Amino acid sequence: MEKESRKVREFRRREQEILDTALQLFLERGEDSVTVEMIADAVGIGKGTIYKHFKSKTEIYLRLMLDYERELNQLFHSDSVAKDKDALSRAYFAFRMGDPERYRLFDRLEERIVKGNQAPEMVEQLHSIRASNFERLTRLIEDRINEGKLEDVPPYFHYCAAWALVHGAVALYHSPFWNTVLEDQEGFFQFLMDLGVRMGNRRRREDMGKEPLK
Amino acid sequence: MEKESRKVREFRRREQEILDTALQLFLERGEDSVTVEMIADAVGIGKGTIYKHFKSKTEIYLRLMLDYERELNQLFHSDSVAKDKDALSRAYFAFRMGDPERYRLFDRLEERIVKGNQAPEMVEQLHSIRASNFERLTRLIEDRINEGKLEDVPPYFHYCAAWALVHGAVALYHSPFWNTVLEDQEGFFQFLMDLGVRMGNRRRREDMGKEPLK
Amino acid sequence: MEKESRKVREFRRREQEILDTALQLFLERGEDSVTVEMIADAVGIGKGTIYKHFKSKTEIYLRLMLDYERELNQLFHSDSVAKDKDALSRAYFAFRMGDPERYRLFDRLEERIVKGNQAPEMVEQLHSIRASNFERLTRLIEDRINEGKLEDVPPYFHYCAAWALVHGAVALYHSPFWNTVLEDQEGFFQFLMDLGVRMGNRRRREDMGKEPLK
Amino acid sequence: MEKESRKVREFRRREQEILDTALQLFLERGEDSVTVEMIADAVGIGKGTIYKHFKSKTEIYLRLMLDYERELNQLFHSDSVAKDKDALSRAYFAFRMGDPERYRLFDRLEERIVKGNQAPEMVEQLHSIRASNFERLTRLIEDRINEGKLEDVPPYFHYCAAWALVHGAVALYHSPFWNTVLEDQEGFFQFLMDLGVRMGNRRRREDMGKEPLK
DNA sequence: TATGAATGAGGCTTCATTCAT
DNA sequence: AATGAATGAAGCCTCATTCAT
Repeated sequence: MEKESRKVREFRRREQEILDTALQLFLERGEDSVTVEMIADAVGIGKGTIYKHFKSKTEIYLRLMLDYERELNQLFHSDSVAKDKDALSRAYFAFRMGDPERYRLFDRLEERIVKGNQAPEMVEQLHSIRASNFERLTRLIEDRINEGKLEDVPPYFHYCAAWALVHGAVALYHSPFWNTVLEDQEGFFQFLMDLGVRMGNRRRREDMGKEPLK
Repeated sequence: MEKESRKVREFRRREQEILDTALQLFLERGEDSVTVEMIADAVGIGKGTIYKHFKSKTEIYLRLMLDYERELNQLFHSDSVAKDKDALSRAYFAFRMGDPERYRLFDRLEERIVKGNQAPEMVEQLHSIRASNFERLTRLIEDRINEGKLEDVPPYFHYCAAWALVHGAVALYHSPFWNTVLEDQEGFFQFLMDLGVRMGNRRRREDMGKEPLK
Repeated sequence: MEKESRKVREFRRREQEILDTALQLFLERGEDSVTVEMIADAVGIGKGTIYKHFKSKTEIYLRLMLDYERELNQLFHSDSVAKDKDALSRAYFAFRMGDPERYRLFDRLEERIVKGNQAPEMVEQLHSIRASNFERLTRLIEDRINEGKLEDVPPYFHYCAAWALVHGAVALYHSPFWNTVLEDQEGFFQFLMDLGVRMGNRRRREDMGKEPLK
Repeated sequence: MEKESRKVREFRRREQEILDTALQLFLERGEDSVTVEMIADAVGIGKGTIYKHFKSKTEIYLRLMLDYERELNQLFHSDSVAKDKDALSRAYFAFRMGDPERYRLFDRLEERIVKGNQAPEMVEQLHSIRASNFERLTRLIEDRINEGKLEDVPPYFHYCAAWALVHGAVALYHSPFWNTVLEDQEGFFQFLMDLGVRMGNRRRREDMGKEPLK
């Protein structure tokens, strides 16, 4: 029984190794030019072994995406950010900017997988984690709204706006083209993060209605 | 000569037809599941004919991307928006949101093409058009800064921030997941556009320094 | 009628131009990577025009081969070499060595065309010219044998041996590998030509039988 | 370990089977009309399997060529011929004439591959084996020259001349056209081999200078 | 007569997945 | 459980040839 559990532990470790290696390769060379064989070689195992862990290449994709979403989940549920919307904004921004290409990859993959209607159960699982994340966020934001700290719009307005800005920032950061434009990168991203943090704060009374939408 | 030009016109029309059909298919089914043969069939021509117009599938991609960039170019150089930064912001936002999936497609393609170092001359051409677009923008924004209407940061801070927000909005809009979250889409995108238009306006004196970056 | 013949002359000239250009391209880039379109472009005419002159690409090949064989024909029937076997040998050697790659090309093509059983009538025509050439040779050589100048073996032993040696020389000359070996090219080919010229001369009585074949 | 080596042996055997089958097909139908699929079908395996053994069709070509060159290598280094230039000449002649079409094929392929600059590393390998073969030959011939048995010209004069004659003989043998001319084939090739064996033997003093080159 | 757009069969190659050992 | 040889569907692209103008 001891042996058995050691075996299981070993199996899990290998699975993680496959995932880590795959992610690295996907990021480095683009997911389309990474073959299952390349992953196996990089890990130092046989191609068939990969299929003992994952039913398909798509399942590898989805496992990576699920792990990412779960990391976010932990972020949102950690005590340190739970009580402070600004801190959460910053933490979220930092998390996503911490590995911009990674998010881009998952974003790309999700589109393809959803469009192709592959592994629908796992996709559903992914979406359910994400939904839980945003339920949590909704509650946090509602609290802040009730405290009068955030503008009183549907809570998802707030986090969707934040998401949009961060998503754009990530894209900007990673783009080879934009990198030629952004001379003062650090300054710019500070500018952006500041913008994101303030975004949606309750507007002072005297500003209200000054700039009608359209 | 008349005849010749009719032939040429016919040829051009067919080329456009190929591009239009290809774009539609790419958007509908994802670029990877669209084969050259499918495009040919949809247009009602032979596979080989496609290759009279484009050297490779990648060249089709790039032609679509270049056309998009040129449309933007016209937008930026049109009189109606030339004198008004807000109008330009709105027009840009509207243009990008007008066909969100299209932009996403090109974004995805650009990453792949650049990573694979395919058709580097065309990529360069693409980037050069884009650079010209942003040269134009830079001048417009500099004018507004000198007029005291925009915050005095490097001009690219302004348009990069706008780009980022719009990029995020596009992603949001298109995402199957987010669509389940965004109940009041229209309201939200108004909220976002408003945000984008105001973004970077010169802050009132009493706000300055109130929220130090970090 | 005058006009007609001018037209015809023009047509012929163009045909020759096509042949010349095609040959040059075949030699430069290898026949397989030369497309009919490339030939047309190089001549400055349309692709379709080529097919007004030749029924197929193979027909171009064969026309070139026939022309080559006819040139040889003229060589063999010219007065200057008719009476002198050594002179003929030299002339033949010189002709073949004059453009070694050309012969190699035709040799290659002949094998392929015969194997594919393409354009059998033209192949037959080619072979009939060649046969006529060797009939002529046979007669010349028979005369020399009767004069006691050449060894009394079937005449084709003589010219086949000569052909073989020259063919080898041509291959040697053209080969990228052998060129690295043959430092003193000129010296070597003199050595070889000398050998070819003497080859088959009647052996002196005292040598006869000295080196039995096997 | 036993099992492993059986698997490996099996793999090798299949590789050889592919090579043998491919060679046979190339010779029978011409390399251009033999598709990879035909080879696979003839061996009784899937198309993809071929690509587990060879990276490309060109690599199949080159493997065949390398094997041929290695066979020659063994010939040149075998004891039986090492001490006798005549025996070596005969053995070489016999080897090349033993399968004339094969050599022709490789000759043709080499030209094409070198011109197309394909798989340059393998080409280099081929040339290096060949160079080693001729280093060996050079040494053998130098010995014979020192013994006064061969004419004192650069050693490569001897083997290049032999190569040329044999090459021509091979071409002659294989040619559909020449076969109609060569009635007494056996007699002729004996004549030619005799010629080749004697070729380059030291000329008797009284013959020297009698027939000046040119 | 000259043209060149259109064709489509067919080639080479890739790679996710299976399965016997 | 681990392996990796085998598979074959499917994709991209080429190019000789045709034919309407």
